[in-house]
Amino acid sequence: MKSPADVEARIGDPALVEQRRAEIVRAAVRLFSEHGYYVTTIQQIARAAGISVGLVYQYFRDKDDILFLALTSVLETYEREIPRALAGVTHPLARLRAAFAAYCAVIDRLREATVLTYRSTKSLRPERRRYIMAGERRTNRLLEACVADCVRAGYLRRVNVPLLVYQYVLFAHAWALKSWAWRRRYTLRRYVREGQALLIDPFLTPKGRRVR
Amino acid sequence: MKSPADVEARIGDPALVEQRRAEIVRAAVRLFSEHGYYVTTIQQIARAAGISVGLVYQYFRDKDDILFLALTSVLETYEREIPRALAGVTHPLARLRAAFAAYCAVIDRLREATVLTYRSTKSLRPERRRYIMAGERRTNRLLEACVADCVRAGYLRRVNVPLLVYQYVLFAHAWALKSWAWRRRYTLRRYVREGQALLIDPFLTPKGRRVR
Amino acid sequence: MKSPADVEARIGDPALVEQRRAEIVRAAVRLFSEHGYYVTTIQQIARAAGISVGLVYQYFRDKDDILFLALTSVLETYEREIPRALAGVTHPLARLRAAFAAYCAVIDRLREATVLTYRSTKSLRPERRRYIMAGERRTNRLLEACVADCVRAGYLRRVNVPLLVYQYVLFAHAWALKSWAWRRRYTLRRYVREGQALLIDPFLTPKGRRVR
Amino acid sequence: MKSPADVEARIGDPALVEQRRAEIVRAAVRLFSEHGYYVTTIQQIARAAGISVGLVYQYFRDKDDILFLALTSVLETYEREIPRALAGVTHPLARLRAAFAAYCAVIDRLREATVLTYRSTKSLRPERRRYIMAGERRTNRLLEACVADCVRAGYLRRVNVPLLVYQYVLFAHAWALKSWAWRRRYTLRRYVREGQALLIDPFLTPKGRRVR
DNA sequence: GATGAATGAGGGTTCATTCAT
DNA sequence: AATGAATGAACCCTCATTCAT
Repeated sequence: MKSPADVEARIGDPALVEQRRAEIVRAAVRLFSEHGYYVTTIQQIARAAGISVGLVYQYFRDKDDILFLALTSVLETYEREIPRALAGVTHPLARLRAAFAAYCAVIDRLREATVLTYRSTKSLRPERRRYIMAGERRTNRLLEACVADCVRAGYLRRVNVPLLVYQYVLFAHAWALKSWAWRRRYTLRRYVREGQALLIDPFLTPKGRRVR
Repeated sequence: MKSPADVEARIGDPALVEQRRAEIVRAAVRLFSEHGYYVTTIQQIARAAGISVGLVYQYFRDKDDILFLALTSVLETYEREIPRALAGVTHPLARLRAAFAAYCAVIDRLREATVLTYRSTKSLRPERRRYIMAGERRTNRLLEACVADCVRAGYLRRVNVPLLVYQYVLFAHAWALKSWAWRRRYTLRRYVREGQALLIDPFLTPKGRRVR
Repeated sequence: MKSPADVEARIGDPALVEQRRAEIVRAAVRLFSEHGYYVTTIQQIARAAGISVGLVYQYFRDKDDILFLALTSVLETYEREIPRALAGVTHPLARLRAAFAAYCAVIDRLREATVLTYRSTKSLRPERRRYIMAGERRTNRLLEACVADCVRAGYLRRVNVPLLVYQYVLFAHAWALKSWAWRRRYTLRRYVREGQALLIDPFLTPKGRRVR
Repeated sequence: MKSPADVEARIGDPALVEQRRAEIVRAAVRLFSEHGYYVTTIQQIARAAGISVGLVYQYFRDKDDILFLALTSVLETYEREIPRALAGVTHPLARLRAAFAAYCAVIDRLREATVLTYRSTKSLRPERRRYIMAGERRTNRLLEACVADCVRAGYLRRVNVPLLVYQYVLFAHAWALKSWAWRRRYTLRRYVREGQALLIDPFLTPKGRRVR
């Protein structure tokens, strides 16, 4: 599972590399999200991470590398958290609702980073941009599988699965993109429930409606 | 209908200002959308517009001004086109469908500029960012009115209007954001129809379903 | 009496040239004095003179030309006013006092332009700078002649004439350079009297002291 | 003794800051004096100081900062050297002569920088200009104290102290402003003596004349 | 004679990246 | 491993000057 454009470090100790990179990326995500990729300087990142400029370049080849790892780490969180939310849940409809809620919850936790995804993916060099986009598609497929299972089991009407799932994704992202608007009106919990009322419930079959 | 932070020109003739600005903004939108705001240089914009760097600064105070006018012009197109699509249409449901389609159509025409909106609104200074966001809300309200009318007339079930409308907006935007994905599978026409099937039809009342 | 670096115009009518140039120089002196030569733009000068940029270039070859004529006009005023103040005055000591007072009076009238002389003479190209400096020396010689006459006639002790006269010049210039300081304490009239008390009276011979 | 608008550096080591700044200011004073503030480029300053453009900006926020420090350093030299020249001298008249000579000597050493003061103080932003002007007044007061002491002790006649002292200042400055003229005729030593003959000796009381 | 839109070289400034310590 | 001073290419912007009308 190697990235097509791997980030190289000049440091030997892998544990240290892991730790330092995480610190730098954490600082970078915050700054990139707040001010944007181009406006943020390496100096600022270094200061925010509590290290020197030079040291940043021991762990990343260039600024692009930092952005790439930042975006990658977001995707990985998506791909890690959603399956975890589904673990042990067996009923297709329950799985769909859990996945929907889990996705919203991850976005809520990574609100800043999600905005960053929208603003800055294009700042990556093409090859890496494609890698990021492929990751998004993998996440989408996790959701698509849930929807497809529900349809197959007769809980959901036949629908345009990719399009509907993409609406799920957009609904979740909107929580981050317009957080200033929604967060005044809804808790995350209610936001999720309203979303399911709009994007899941209307497509339930009579059989599906009998569940719960 | 005056912007809180108006863009001033050093040129007298208003017709010339209008024309030159349109040329510059057209070039800028293309370049900003393709490469991003910060990566695009004034040199590139000037060259693309077929004029000199200096002249750009006769029509815009600074680079921020160009971005602002670019984003503003997008908003104005939204606010102009949607009412036009509704002109002469009286049936509430027909109006809703027309507005939905019109919004998608504008986005289709301004695909690049729409992407720009997502990437670069944050690059504006706060006051102007707020102005742009207020413009977005105005557009949303156009759609919200259509939905509310349908509900009031008994064609649509009671729904969370702002949330549903925001899904309309996202659906339209997605046509621009993921155009590389959807345009291989759908024509705009079919995309709109699929969208209505997902985001309007499921909420029709029996009375609404009898229409058409 | 031709300047070694004459300012050429593209316009035929000499009367018009004279008038327009005077207008432009007047505007330029004010702006140069207030903001400095380099900070002042041709645009500003044109606007202040109530004409277009292009027209400035019909009467001056370049910006340096304007500065040159501005400084020249100051010198010419010196050289015109001092002899005029001496006209009809015959007693050597009276002539010296009149010249001293006249010089201060011109400086008072051309306060801004005098400051300009200090700041901007060096901005001229060398040849013209020399021309300006030669003009200053001519003015000084007017004063030196007055002092020398007084010495010759036994009203003043033998003194280092050029050095003393240069103090006269500096005393007058100081009225412009530090006008903010002196003008709060003295009227021009008293300033002149105090200056004479410091720079003329102490050098009077007994014969000189008997005068008046 | 802190400047109201302090110059900040991005470099930590204070010794290095001190040294580099001195190098840069030295180069800047020479270039500013020779060609003027606006004509001199940061490139030229950097090259003359033997460093890169970027480094200049590690030690100065902008070009204005360099000018400010240059002018400040001149003032500080005045305020340092004059008291030093008076150290150990007790007789009021001797102190006055020493101060007069010391001021001329400092001006001689900082000839270029003094000219810069005349040309470029106005290029500073107002707040800093005032600071510089306040420094000049402090220097003047050093001289005024010497004159006042002589008057009080009966060595000098009652005179307009501020005006006379300002003539001292101008006399010293003239050595820098017209150095091309005076230096051909006088050594500094003789220039000082001639100055004292014009601006001190005539005001001596009989008691004062008996000294030396 | 007069206008003012148009040009483009050049300056101040920033910041990713390097390298001596 | 770590520091942070040093570099210099590149960008935004200004403004003297020109030229079509």
